[in-house]
Amino acid sequence: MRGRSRIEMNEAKKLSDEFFCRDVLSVAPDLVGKIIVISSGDNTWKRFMITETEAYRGEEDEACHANKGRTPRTEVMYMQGGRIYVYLVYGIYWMLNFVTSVRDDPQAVLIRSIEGFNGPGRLTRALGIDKSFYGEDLITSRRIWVEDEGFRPVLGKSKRIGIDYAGSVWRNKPWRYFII
DNA sequence: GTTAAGATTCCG
DNA sequence: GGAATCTTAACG
Repeated sequence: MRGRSRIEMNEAKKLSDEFFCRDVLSVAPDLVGKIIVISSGDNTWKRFMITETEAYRGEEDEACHANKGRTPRTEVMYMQGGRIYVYLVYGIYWMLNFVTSVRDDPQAVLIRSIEGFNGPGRLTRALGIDKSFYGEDLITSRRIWVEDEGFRPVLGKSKRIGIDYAGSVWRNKPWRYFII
């Protein structure tokens, strides 16, 4: 490649706002196989491959928190894609989500598993994700972002988990994606 | 002010 | 199968 060093060619590519500003049904499967890079202090960062995601898509989606409209908690979902949405569930576990799509189209991807840690509650505990990450910008943050190392895993999909409160139409959407 | 329920996990 | 544990949102 003229004008590019071998090292540069092999560098992992940080995901841009263009990646996140697409529809969640494109972003959620595309995030599987990508790498979360997160600061562990002292100028060191740890890397974890995303192995499972779920899509939550707009106010009409009965499983999506934005189904109840704009509230203080869901405010960040109405921003342009690329922000982090975190919330506490059952008073115990933080859930990590990446906001997608354009402004005023509330969508988010739940990160359900990363390599080495199965389950959305366990992975946030491992990464130290808490309320302080609410609204964090994945494009400009220096403590967390996502990179593409070129992995293109074969994906499986299924219904979303833990949303039995939603009507059957939404409960049965095959919007959970995972590495086979 | 009060209350019900939750995008989960762990224990028995 | 059921508890843990506390924020959010709905209701009064």
